[in-house]
Amino acid sequence: MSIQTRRERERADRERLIVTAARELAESEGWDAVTTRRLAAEIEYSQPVLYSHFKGKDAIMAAVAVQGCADLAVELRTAREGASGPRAHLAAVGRAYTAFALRRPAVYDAIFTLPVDLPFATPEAPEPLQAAFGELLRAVTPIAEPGDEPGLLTETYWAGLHGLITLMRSGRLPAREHERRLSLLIAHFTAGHG
Amino acid sequence: MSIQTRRERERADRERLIVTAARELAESEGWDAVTTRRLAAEIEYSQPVLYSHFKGKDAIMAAVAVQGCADLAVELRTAREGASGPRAHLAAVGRAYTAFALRRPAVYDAIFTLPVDLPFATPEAPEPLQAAFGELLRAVTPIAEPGDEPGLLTETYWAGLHGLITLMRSGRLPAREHERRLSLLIAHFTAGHG
DNA sequence: ACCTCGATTCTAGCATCGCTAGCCAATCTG
DNA sequence: CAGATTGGCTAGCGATGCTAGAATCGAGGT
Repeated sequence: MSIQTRRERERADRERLIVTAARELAESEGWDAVTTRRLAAEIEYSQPVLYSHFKGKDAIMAAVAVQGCADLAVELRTAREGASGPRAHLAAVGRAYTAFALRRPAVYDAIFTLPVDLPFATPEAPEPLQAAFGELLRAVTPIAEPGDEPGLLTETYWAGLHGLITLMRSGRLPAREHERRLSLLIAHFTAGHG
Repeated sequence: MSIQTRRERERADRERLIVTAARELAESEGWDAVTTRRLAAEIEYSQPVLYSHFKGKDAIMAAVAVQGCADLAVELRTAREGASGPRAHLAAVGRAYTAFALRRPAVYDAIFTLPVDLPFATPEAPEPLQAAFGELLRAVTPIAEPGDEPGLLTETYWAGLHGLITLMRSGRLPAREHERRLSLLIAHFTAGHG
C-alpha cells in the first residue's frame, strides 16, 4: 500500500499547489491573468495536468472560493468575538466583511460574484460557505424583531453588504464615502437596538 | 451638404442598428452569445464595421447600458407616480427596480454588473444614468431622517437592491423568497414612516 | 460617358483563450 | 529482463477580440 499512498499524497499535494497558485496569481494580477497556460507554467507542469485534477477552469476557481471562504468565516468570527452587544456585533461583522472584500478582491469575486457553480443555499453547500453564512446569521439574529425570520434578515443584510462592495469596486459608487454608507446600512438594521 | 448629411444619417442609422441588435441578441441568448462575429452577421455587415463605430465590444455594451438605463428611469418614474406616501414611494420604486432587473437581466447586467467603463458618480455620467439615480433619489429623500444625507442614503438603498438582485440571479440566494427579502429591506429603510 | 481618386467595406489573418486527442516515457508486475 | 499500465507532454482544434491591407464603391471633373 505504501506506493499507492505515496502517489495519492503527491497527487493531493499537487492539487493544493494548483489551488494556491491560482489564488496567488489571481490576488496579484487579477483573474484575467489566470489562464490555464499561465497557471500551468506557474506550477511547472503542462496544461493537461490541470484537467486531470479539475473538470475545468471553473472548478479551480470554485476550489479557490471554498478555501477563501474558510478564511472569511474565521475573520467574521474573530470580529464578532471582539465586540459586545447586538449592535456592535452586527457592525463588527459588517466591517470585517467589507474589509475582507476590499483587501482580497480576487478571492471575494471567486466566492460571490464570478459565475462559478457552487451549491449555495442548500444543505449540499460546502462547509466553509455554510460557516461564513453562519457567522453572519449569529450576528444578525439578535437584532431580528419578533416575526422576522433570522435567515431571511441575514440574507437581506448580506445583500446590502454585497451591493455596497460590488458597486464600489466597479466604480459605480465613489470609494471615498464607503464608510458612511456602511454606517447607514448598519444603522437601519439596528434601529431600536442601541 | 445633402450628400454629406445623408451619409451621416445612414451612419447614425447603422449605429443604432448595431446597438439594438446587440441588445436583442443579449436579451434572447445572453451576453456570451454576443460575439463580434455573431453581431456582425446579425446586422449583415462584416466584423470591422463594428470597430468603425465603436472602440470595441465594451463600448457597444456601454451603449446598450445607456439606452437601457433610460428605460429603467422611465419605469422607476411611473412606479413612483403610481403610489402615494413616502413609504409607498420607496416600496414601489424598489419593486420596479428589481422587476426590471429580473425581466431584462442582460440589460441590467450591462448597466450594473459587467465591467464596462462608464463614468458613474460624476457630472460626466451619461444623462440616462443620472436620471435613473435621480428617480431613486426622489423616492428615498422623503424617508431620510434629519442628519442623513439623501444622496448617501439613496446609494445605500440602491446597494441593497443591487445585492439582492445579483446574489439571487447567480443562485446564491433562493429566488423563492425574493419578495420577502425585498419587503424586509424596504421595512428597515422606512422604520417610522408608516 | 469615362476616368481618377478618396472613402469605405471586406477578406484574411494574428495572438490568445479553454480544452482534448494521441503519442511517449517512466514505472510497476510477472 | 520483457510486457503492461499509468501518467505527462506535445501538438492541435475551434472560438474569441481585434486589425492590416486588399478590394470595391461612389463622387466629381473633364
